[in-house]
Amino acid sequence: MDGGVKKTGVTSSQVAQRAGVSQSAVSRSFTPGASISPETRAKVLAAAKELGYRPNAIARSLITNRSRIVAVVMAYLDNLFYPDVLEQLGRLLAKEDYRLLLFTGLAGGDSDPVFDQLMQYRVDGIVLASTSLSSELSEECAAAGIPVVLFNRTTERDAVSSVTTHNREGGRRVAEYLLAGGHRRFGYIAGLESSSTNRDRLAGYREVLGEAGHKDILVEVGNYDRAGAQAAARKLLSRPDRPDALFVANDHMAVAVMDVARYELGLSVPEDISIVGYDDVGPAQWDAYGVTSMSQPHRRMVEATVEVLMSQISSGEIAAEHRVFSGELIVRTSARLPPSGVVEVEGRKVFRPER
Amino acid sequence: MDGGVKKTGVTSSQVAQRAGVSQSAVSRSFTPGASISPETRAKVLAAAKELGYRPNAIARSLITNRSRIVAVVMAYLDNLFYPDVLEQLGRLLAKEDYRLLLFTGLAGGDSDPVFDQLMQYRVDGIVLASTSLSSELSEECAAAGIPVVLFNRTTERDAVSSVTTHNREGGRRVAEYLLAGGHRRFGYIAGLESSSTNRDRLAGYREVLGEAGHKDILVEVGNYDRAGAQAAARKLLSRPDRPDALFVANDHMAVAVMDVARYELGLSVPEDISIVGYDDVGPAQWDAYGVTSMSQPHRRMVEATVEVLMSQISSGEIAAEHRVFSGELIVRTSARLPPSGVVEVEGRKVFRPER
DNA sequence: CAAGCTATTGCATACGTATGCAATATGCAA
DNA sequence: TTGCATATTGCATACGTATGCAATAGCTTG
Repeated sequence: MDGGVKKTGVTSSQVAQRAGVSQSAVSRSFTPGASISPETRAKVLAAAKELGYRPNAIARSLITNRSRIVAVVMAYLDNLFYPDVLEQLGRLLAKEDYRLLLFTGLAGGDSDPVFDQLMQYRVDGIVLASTSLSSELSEECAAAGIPVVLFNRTTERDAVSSVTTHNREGGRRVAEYLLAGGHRRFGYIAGLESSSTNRDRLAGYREVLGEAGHKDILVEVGNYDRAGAQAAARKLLSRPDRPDALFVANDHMAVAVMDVARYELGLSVPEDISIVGYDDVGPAQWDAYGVTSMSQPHRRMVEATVEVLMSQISSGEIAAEHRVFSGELIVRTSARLPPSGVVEVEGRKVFRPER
Repeated sequence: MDGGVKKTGVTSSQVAQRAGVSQSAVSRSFTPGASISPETRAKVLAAAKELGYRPNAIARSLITNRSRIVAVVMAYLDNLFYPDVLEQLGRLLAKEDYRLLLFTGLAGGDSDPVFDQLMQYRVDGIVLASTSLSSELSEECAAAGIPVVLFNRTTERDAVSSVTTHNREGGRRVAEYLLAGGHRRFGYIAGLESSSTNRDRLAGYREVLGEAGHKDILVEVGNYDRAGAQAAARKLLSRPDRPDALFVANDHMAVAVMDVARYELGLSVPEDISIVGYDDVGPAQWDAYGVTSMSQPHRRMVEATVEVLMSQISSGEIAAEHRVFSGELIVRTSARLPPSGVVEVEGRKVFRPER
């Protein structure tokens, strides 16, 4: 056992003694903007360095009533969209000097234990990017006076802040694209039926198709899950009246669907069937898939999330704020090209129909 | 600065008053195994429920000197292997009643700020699954008396606990497979050259190939990064003496390499070139890629990680412990099949050469 | 030179909980 | 009945920090 420092944390009082000042002086030396002379501060910092002192954030939280911790609830991470979001959340929160307490891999539906944790650790804010338990949890937290931001989803009553994209518009755009491509039979593979995101995308899709006289859309549910999406795809694509245009509620499912179409059913994409996804996330961009997809500007969405959170934390106001972004329909190879409307913007092909 | 609204914050004293008991009694009611009569406890719990009381974990940490928080450092999440690990870590830690403080998306190389955070929050344990800053960080933490587990990597001196697989063995197995498949020219796309994982895999690969008389292996560095891997692949695969067998240090890079081979260079896999990856992670298993890959049993690796951590936390002993697991070479379609040695185990084809 | 002001410092206390210790209540045996 | 062991309970304090308040030092202004 060489001189390894034991679990005995160095305290501000020890530093104070060493530096020949009061504990208050030590505290003030580590508090930006506090009243402390440069000389005293220098003495304190020197002593602190010698002893390896770091302020105890736990004790600090107790007195300031601020933990500088933001909780992020993200039920599953197998859709790369979420790890992407998580990584940038970590980056931006760190920049604001906040820590990220992650709740993931939780047993479905059971929101109470999570809520307990959040309350017990007195987190300063919460990002809910998970799916099922959002509505219950968000109401509880908002009621407890903790700022909450729903990421990529909303609740019925707009009582809780949210950051989303125009999902209904997105659904409409996809329909327009597929119509322009001359497709005839339309299908949809849903995410979680209960999720706002899914409902809005489908609603927009239905609207435009309905206006064009296509009322009978084949719908199967994939639950935002790879296996679920594949099961849905098998059902939908083995029908005699198989659709020639398929909108899949997100890219994570879209690539799964493409695998089924190509390798299980021997279909060609997009010759036999056009597939459009949502999110414009990692694998969708890979050459093996090349998914035509509605993008969600997740960088800006995360920025907005942190902005809203920080503003609510510092103001104490938790009036609900809703930030809604717009995406683009990124054109790749998984769906037949329409004769017009595809333009090149910043090196990417996007669909912008002339009205 | 911030005229914030005070949070509710029900305290144990308030509950005590309501229940007509002392604060101590409240505390004991929430401490398993404490000395408290069933009647008193019932009264307390009733009062607590009425007031919506939850013990303040911050205050509790201050006195118990245990935060029940484990820090996880994971620099990047775009390789799905890590989100998978993260999700299960979250699950298992929750089961042990620990919280997960995530450090991700950090600016490269700069380990000091992270270390500061860890110390300030008095985390009870640390999982380092990140890459570059592991060695420096781990030494510092171990020196500070905090249990550390390196996940999927080790350091030079074995002073810090680790959970890994037999990477050298894995590299050997890959070489055996490719040799058995009758390949002639061998290449390797490296991860981070400094990482132990990468070095060991390459070493094993080299050993076996060397024994078979193949000394000149073409190596390019991909840095565990998609873009890097693709650049490396372009270099390696446009050479006139292009290899017909390529070992890529992980699946995340392997699928990127396959995209380059197929869609940029027009090569057929495995007819023109065989590709073998490592990890057996998500996309590698998808039909569009079907990567033949050395698996890492990440479920069991995460279990072991949590076990080691819990044991070190509860015992106070931080003697380094090294858990090493074995994987299988999962046979799919990205590499030519050898005439023998491929057997079916639990529904999966694996390579087990007869010796 | 005096008076007044500002900058700096230390003292004392508070944050919400856990826990050693002493005090009390309860139960049992004699 | 008494005495003793045990189960509960409350009191007081400690954890490590931040901060209002009063005291002091240093400086400016007249």
